[in-house]
Amino acid sequence: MKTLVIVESPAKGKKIQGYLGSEYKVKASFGHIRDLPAKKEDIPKKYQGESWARLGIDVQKGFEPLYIVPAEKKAVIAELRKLAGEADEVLLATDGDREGEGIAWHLVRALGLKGNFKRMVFHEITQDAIQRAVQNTRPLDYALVGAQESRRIIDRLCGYGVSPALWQSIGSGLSAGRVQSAALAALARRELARMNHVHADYWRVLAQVMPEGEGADPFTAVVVSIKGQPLAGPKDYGADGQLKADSPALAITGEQAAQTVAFLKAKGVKVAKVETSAYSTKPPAPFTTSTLQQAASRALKMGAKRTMEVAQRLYEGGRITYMRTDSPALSEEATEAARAVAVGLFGDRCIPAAPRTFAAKGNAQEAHEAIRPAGKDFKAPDQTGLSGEELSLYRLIFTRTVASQMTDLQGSKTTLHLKSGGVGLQSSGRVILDPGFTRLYNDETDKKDEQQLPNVAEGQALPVKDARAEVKKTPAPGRFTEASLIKALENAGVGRPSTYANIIEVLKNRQYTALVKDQLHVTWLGLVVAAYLQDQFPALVDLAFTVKMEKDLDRIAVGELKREAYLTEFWTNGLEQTIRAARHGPPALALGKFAGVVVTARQEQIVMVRDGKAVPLGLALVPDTLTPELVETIMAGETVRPRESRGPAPPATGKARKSSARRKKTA
DNA sequence: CAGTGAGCGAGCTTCCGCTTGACTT
Repeated sequence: MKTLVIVESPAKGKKIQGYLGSEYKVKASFGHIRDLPAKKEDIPKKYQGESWARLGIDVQKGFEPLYIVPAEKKAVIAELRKLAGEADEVLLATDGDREGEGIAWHLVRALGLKGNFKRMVFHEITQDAIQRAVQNTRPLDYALVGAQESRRIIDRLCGYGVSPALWQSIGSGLSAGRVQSAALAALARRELARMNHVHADYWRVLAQVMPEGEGADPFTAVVVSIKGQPLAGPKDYGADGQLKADSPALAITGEQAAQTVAFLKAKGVKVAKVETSAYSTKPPAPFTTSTLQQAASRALKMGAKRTMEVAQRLYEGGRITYMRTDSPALSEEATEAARAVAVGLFGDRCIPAAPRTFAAKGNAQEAHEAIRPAGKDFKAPDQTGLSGEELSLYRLIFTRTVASQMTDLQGSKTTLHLKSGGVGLQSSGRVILDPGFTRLYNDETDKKDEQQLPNVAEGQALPVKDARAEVKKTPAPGRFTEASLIKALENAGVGRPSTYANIIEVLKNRQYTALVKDQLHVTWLGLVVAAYLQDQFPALVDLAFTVKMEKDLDRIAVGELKREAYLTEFWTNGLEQTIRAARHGPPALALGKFAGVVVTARQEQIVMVRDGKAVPLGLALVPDTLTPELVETIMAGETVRPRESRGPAPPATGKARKSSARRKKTA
């Protein structure tokens, strides 16, 4: 054997081995192979006495990290070290992104490589691309490694720096971090907005208008204005249930609505204007991890974690490309394959003359291509022999990929403007002229209110067959689902494809959030933790924190910013001071709608307090379902036991969490 | 005198990101 090639994933390695032949030995590192020690028992004896040992970073000495090989990686390192010793050269073919560069450097150190190594990078796995990558190796990029280390150090300092403040203030075993705390804060803001939302009633008036001609069907028009003033809808009301001060809209009473109904029935309507415009809709881009999780959630009702498990099996079975990616780009061969499948299904005219290309968003690292069927001939779903969830997910990926190369949907949108005295009405409808890609893949973006409108002429008078008024309530902002939270995090640049599903698992394991039907709600514990962090560490819960970090890491990666200077500014002159100055003690969360009631933590429990009486809150009670009656029931409960009292100690939230976390770990 | 249990104090918890199996429940 001459050359050892090290990749991150064994499935990838197997494939590349086939392209490279027996002159090369391809092996996997199984991701990162060294890390900061997580627990005290992982810290080597000689460092255990050091003041910085708990952090695993000697902040006084240029933020030097203490790296260890985790127990489960010892065997991998031993084997790689042996093979590296037998090889003339080692090609570090880890992913072409910041983390991949970091892994490559850790391999150099852990395997004790001495100059006989090069960096090999590729973005798609084809014979050509692999051959090219082998010919075009480059040296290790130490500045990029520095950016990766800085990222790791920042996350450790945030997580292990701030979590103890939560133990002292709210309960033991709690956690904070750059990613999870930003996600928790987003969930908490939404839950609080729902709790504080005041519904407003508004009226809608609808008319069934009869076009001319025999056998014609009535169509629905909605009243949009009275005497030139627009009618108030949900957008015109604030969260306090009041009409917004700057809103020009008219809020009508039930009486006025009834009068309008009677008026329309008696007078009929006149066609004031007919507007028709063509529109087209592009197919959505091929899947990234985030969009796959969103689509699987909508179409298949699969959670993020489950989606990734099934996708992993498809990947290992050679059915799809890599499932953790932030790039929607298709390789040339995949683009051709998708177009060929489309033509086979729907004929020559279902694809545009020029292939479509898709670019990643700004913050993407693009180490991989989009998630798509593997190979250069996509297997049709029913020819795969797959079944159950694997088949469903494969079909979703197959259709999305092929549809991405098909023609736009072409349609025509018509809006009828109707009048009846001072009352203005509107009716709109769409006609699909060419379904384009939607013949294969239909995103949920389709509108439900697609009525076929009749041909009418401007100035024409039409009778109103029926009219009715309905009262509606302005809706509170909707809860996040797993999918919509992932989308929000991705848009903010928080988290990575390999961690999206995990972020939600962490929030669930900490009992900061729970699923109710398909929606994520924040627990009382989550609200109290979020309130504390918002008070004491506002920078940590700001979605902009990661954006700033990424910019700084990019500067480190190109050598514009020194790692140590950046970390000194962040920690020594920043977060460390904030931690020192942080107030210890739980926040008192006032519940706007319930005067005199406060939620806070006492002796490791979340309690509701009124007039000095504190009662523990059950974890099952969803915060935004709290009612005045429920408050009374809770407050009639048993007071939280003072620490001095005899008798069995109340179950601590920390204990409960710990045991559930343990179970998780061993599972 | 031996065994039990209350009470006290010490020690631990925690991050993000990259990868799969080896474990239970």
